[in-house]
Amino acid sequence: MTDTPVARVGVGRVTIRDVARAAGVSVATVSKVINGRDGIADATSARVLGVVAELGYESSLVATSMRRRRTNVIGVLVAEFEPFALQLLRGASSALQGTDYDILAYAGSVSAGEHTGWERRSLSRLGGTLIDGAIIVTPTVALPESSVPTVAVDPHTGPTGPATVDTDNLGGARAATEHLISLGHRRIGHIRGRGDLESARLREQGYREALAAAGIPFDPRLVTVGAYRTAESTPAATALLDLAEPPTAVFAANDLSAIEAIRVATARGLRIPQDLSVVGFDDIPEAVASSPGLTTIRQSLPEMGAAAVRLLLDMLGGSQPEHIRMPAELVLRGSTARPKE
Amino acid sequence: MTDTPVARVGVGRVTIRDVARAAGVSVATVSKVINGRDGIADATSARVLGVVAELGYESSLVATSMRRRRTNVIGVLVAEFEPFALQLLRGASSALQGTDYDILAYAGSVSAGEHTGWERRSLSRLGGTLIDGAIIVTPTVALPESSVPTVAVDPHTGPTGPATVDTDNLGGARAATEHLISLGHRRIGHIRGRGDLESARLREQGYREALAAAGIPFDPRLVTVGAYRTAESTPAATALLDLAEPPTAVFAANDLSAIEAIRVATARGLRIPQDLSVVGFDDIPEAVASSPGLTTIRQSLPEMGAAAVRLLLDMLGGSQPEHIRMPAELVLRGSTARPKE
DNA sequence: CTGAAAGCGCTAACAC
DNA sequence: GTGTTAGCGCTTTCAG
Repeated sequence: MTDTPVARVGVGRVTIRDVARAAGVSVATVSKVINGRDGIADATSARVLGVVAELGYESSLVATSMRRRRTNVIGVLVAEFEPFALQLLRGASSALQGTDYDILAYAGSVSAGEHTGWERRSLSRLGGTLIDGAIIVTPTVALPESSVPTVAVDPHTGPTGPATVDTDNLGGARAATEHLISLGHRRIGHIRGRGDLESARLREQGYREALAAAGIPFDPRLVTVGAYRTAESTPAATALLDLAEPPTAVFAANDLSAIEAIRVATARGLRIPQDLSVVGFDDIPEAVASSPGLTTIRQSLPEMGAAAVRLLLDMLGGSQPEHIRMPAELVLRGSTARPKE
Repeated sequence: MTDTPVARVGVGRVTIRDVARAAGVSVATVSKVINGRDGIADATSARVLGVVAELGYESSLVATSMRRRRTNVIGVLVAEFEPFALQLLRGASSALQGTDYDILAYAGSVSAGEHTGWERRSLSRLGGTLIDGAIIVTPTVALPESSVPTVAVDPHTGPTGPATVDTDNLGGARAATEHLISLGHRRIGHIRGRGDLESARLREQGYREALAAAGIPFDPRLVTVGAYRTAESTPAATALLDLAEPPTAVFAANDLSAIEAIRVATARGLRIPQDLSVVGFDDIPEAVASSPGLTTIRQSLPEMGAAAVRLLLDMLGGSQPEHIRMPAELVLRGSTARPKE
């Protein structure tokens, strides 16, 4: 304290060695003080703490996690930060309040550009070191035997193997399609989700089942792929509307696709819902903001995120993996109506 | 390949040593192959790559970043994952598409519970090791001399020192209050933002200036603190409505507070906007979903996030820090009307 | 072309 | 009570 510290903040990080030097003790002693290990003289402890405060030292998460087993951070691994993942994140974050875990979210395929395999990559890169447990959002692949407890949200595999939280995709899709049918639509298009995802398969299956139950023949030309993303949904919606006999209603596999379909249709001069009815899936915040408001299938994303956190926390505490299925229900807003003719 | 690998996936991470052993080469060689360093025989390289694929090896982000200078990861540091931060994150994430950076978001005060100082803590814990640059959302404190380039969004300090992206808080708040005044309100409450934030101060100042310009005396009882959070806004709104002479309109410092004020008022049997007009600030997706839709001041959060990323990328490329100010504009929805009497 | 050795910042045994 | 040592997984000189 009287000794002017040699290393001042400014350039580079303040490391534990800077603290040790300034306090005139060994690195190990500083470590013990910081981590509250006992067997340190009060005077020493006070002095070290003083230097820590003065230098503004914080231990590096990276270095700490290399050495320790636990980091007390749980990771949410996503492909990119789109609304679906963000809502989940929100629920996960609030479920973690009051626990002693911090939360970190990692978007693994932003730079990679590739869609496939990011889950394994992210899990390998972060698991076992940076994070104590992981929540993976919409994995494409079966989860690898992972070094850390993992729960998958909306998984490819369906509820087998590792812990999962998913939605009643089949029932929701059926409800969406039945709603359209009950309005009187017979020519109903479907903008499919991402090819490799189980949820996309189930939502299409629900669509088909509802059609079949109503005695409406399935027409493959009425199904295009939006891959759950806005960019891919533009051509998907365009293709549907370009059909010689275009659909009077569209069930989109998620809200992002549905909102894009509305945009495309509106740009072509179609009125929603008079000329085209659109139903989405998810009920993201943007759904109610679209105009007209989007009729959709609600899955409570924050609740799913919170459920995933609770599951993970249990597993971290030694419990067995479980499977949780959340309900999906129709929310009526303004984007659906009876067909014109 | 003919040699049966000893260590199989399963338990623990696959490390570079497992790969080295299975491929019959040294750890150093594996590292070179993975990082594309030259001076490796094609045959060796191919063999190593084969083992890597077979074992599903990915280098640990943590270990790599300890040794290397760059990680190609940029960090978004937030207090918690609430809607404001999430929207920013969304913009940041999409602005990063196509670059070779990945993005990681860290919520630093989830476990800490403490509100203050998380920025410095997070920055110290991640900067210099895990991330190449940081975007900090709403810092309480002046940024420390940081080891990595940093841009602050909605900073305490206002546009001085480090790079910042902020909103025209003063102008927006004035516009919100003027709107209420132009409707005929004279008794206008304000739910203030978090005490230590510059944005909260500026929004209150805008409120006061608008009042003064209209010749309406400032009444301190009409200002309560919601701290930008739902939980704190409940008592703040309640206190306002409990006043002997309650306000006929409220300008809340952010949408979360405004929405909570609407909830509290509605629960008391007040009708919005007939009995109470409410204006928010931010225009988060939830604003349009509230009923009635929330009249608010829009700041485009995704655009701010994207601007922050561009700034940071420039700085990583050697540019000087800059200050960007985004516009804030009034969005009329259903939560405001003329006062009754 | 390949491997041995050092070291990033930190913690955990084990000495002193 | 405190310091020394080893080592987490990886990259990087520098020898061979």
